[in-house]
Amino acid sequence: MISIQQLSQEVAIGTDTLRIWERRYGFPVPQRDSRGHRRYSDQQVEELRIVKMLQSLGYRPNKIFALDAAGRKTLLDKELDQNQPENTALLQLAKQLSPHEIDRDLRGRLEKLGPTNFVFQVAVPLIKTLDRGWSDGTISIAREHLVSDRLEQLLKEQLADPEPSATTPQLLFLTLNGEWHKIGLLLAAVLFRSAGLGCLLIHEELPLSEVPQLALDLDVAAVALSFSSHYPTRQAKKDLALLRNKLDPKIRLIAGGQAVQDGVALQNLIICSELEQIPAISSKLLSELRAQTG
Amino acid sequence: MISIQQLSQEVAIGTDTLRIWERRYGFPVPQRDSRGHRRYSDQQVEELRIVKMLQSLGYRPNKIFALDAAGRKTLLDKELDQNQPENTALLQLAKQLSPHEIDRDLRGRLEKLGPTNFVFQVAVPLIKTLDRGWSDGTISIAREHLVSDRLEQLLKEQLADPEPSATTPQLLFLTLNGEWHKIGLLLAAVLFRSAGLGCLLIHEELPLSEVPQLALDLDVAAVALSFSSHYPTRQAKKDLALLRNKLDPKIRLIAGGQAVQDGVALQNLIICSELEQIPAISSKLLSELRAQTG
DNA sequence: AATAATTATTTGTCTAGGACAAAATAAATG
DNA sequence: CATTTATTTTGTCCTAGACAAATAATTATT
Repeated sequence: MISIQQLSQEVAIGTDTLRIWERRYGFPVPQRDSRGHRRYSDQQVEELRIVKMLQSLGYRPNKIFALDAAGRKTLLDKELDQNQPENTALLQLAKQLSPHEIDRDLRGRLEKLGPTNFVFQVAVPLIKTLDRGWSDGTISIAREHLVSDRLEQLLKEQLADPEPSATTPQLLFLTLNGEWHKIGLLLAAVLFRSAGLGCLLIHEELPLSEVPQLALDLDVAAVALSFSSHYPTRQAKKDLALLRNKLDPKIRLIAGGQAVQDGVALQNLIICSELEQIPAISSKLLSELRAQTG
Repeated sequence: MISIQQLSQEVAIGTDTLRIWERRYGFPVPQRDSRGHRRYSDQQVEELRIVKMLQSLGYRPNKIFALDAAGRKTLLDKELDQNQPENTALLQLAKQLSPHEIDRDLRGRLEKLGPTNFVFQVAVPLIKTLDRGWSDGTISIAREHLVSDRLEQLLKEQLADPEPSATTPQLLFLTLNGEWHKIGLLLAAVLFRSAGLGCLLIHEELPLSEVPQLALDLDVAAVALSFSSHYPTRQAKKDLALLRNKLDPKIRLIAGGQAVQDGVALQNLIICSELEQIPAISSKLLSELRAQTG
């Protein structure tokens, strides 16, 4: 039995939102403690996780809450299962291997495939496998975090790696204030890195106002930002316009994530709504930058 | 000009708390937009950061808000400056070096000093330097994140490193739900690691209820948790008692952080309120475990 | 005088129900 | 069929009050 705030942190839904859902849709209706404070059960946590995933798949609350718990579960299973061909080796990795074995396995695959193929053929499917496994109850949260932590660590090492060469153009990857959209940005950085661009990733959030100065100090060729689906479109547009304005025109600006899928057109801005576009974008960018310098 | 929620995220103070501080202490009093919603200035963000640091130094709101902005600044400077002897090399690293240079410098020091000395002579002082530099305005937030990200990455690599040996006892380091107390736990893990214990760190938050099963699956010899100062003492006590109960008695339980400094005595629980205690604790633990197995 | 137990103050989190703009959908227009 | 305009949906913010947990201050006890 947990408080509304604990619940809010676990499922990443604001307390105001939780209360108004209860008022409007009748879910989740918690028990009350002696003071009249809300107390949520483990089961409600689980059901809310399903709601959250459906939401991130594009369903809106009125659709979601029109269904009952079983209906939501069914719908989510359907959504996750449609891209079926499950890689059994990855499934085993996700479910059973020990941390060291996971490390060894992933490193082996990375070496064999190279970073780009690793991202598309291992990292992305693995993340999907984890989601699916969590959804059908075959993978615990702890296990999911364990595996994704190993993956994250491995990918970060790829960025640090060698090549402090002075001639390679450097890109700066940032998480803006209010974002926690870590893994997508990391995958993007690895892809750019494997195209031959130097990538510097700052995972902790920082204020927009400091970005231009930082970009200048680090002498980077481009700044990349990722906006999650929760980021208000209007705000994303405003942020990007402001940043584009403050930033040296020679520094490219790259925006990714669901919040900028369309509409956000801006002079001198590279939009990148899908990971799949990155190989093309990065090679083009690299040749442009090379031409510029040389 | 930012909203109350954005402010809340930037300074890590809940919206409720911000509103009630305004009501009770008259700070921060924001401007209002056309709807009557609060809008905070950059300066207020900065002043709140100072408040937050004073709070984490043990000052309570009534003392803090009895002072004006200048008084708070003075007090904070005094607090941070009393441990004076500033390492100029570290200061330069924090302020000026490029990411690659930081990496090289830190790696060099790590190699020379070994992990334990590195933690006490480099990592801890560096973190203090960053705090101080931020406080007196000579280090930007961006710079602080940049440097601490490099440090974090380097330390994490130390944990992964070699030795998947079957005979080494493994410890599991966890962040509980509602915690984001990353760096302290990481430093602790590195210290245990350098004593010869295998350390597995899961940075993402996970529910308490899943810990026992995870510990069993991974076959670890101990579980280590860190509670930040914000964690309610009562809750920490409850959590620890519950976990101790559910956990196999043979698995040790280690608790650290400001929230468990005293009082939280429990059978079969190792309390560790200061990093300095870890070398002693870890070597004792290791010999116990070796005796047990061998 | 030092320690333990009480009482008072401080502090953060919670409650309720109302309001409203931004986003998404439906409807109406060219 | 593409745009514009109305309508619904949705999340965030508002006020003001309540109360327990944590801390400080006071009193009682050894």
